[in-house]
Amino acid sequence: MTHDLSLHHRRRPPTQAELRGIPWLQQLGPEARERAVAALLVGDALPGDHVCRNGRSVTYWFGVVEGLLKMSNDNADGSTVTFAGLPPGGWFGEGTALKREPYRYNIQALRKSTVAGLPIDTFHWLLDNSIGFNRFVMNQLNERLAQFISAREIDRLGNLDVRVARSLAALFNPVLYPGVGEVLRITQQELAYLVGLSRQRVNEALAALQAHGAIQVEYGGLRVLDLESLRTSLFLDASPAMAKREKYG
DNA sequence: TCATTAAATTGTT
DNA sequence: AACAATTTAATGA
Repeated sequence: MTHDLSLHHRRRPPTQAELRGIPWLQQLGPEARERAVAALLVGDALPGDHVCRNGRSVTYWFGVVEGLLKMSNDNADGSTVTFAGLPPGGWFGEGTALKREPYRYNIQALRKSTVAGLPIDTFHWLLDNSIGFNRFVMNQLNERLAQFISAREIDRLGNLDVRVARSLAALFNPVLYPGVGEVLRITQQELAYLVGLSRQRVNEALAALQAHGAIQVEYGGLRVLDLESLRTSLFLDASPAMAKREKYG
C-alpha cells in the first residue's frame, strides 16, 4: 500500500530546534544528554506511512517532533481500532523497548510528520545510567496506563459529542504531549479518523463544544479554552440511550 | 513584498 | 458524498 518505515530512509541528525522539542532531554545530566543527542535520528513520515508495524522487532524508541501520528491495531475481521493519537512531544514504544519484544500495534502518520528515534541500545544505556531518564519513562508509563483506561470508557460512550470531547482532552495531556500548547494542529478530518466518526459528525461535535466555550475552532486546528470541561463534559447531556442503560443497567 | 493561483480545509446540504 | 465558501501555501514578478 503505502511506504514503510520512513525513518529508515532519509534519516538525519536532529536540528537544534528539534532537540528543544524533545522533553526528556532536559532531564538528563550532561554526559547522558551528550550521548543521547549523538544517537538521536529524525526522519519524515508522509501521510499513511508506517513508523512501526505490529509484529516487527524494536529498533528505536520513537517520538513525535512535528505532525500527528495514530496508534492502532487491526482486528481479524479487518476493522481497525485506534488507541491513541500522538501529537508533538509524545514518545511511545517504551513498553516494548523495555522488554525488547516486537511491537504490538501500528503507528502511522495522519499527516506529514517529523519523527525522532532513539536506538534501543542507547535507550537501555540511559535506563542503566540516568535517574532522570528513569523518572521520565516511569511517569510516561503511568500516564499512558491512565490514558488507556479512560480510552476504554470513551469507546463505550453513547453520546458522540462527549466522545469527541474526551478524545480531545486526551490529546491535550500535558504530561504525555508537552509539545501541544493551547492550540492543537489537527484537521477535522484527522480527528474523525482518530475518533472513528465521520467528518460531518466531528464538525457538529466541535460546534457544540465551542458553543459551550470549551474550545475555539480555528482553521486547521483548535484552541482549548477549558480543558477541565473537556475532560468531564458535564455540560453535555448524556444521550437518552445512555441514560436508559444507566437506569436499568 | 505584493498579487495571482493552486491546494487545503471548513461548513452545509 | 458532494458542494460552495473560506483560509492557507506556493509561485513568480
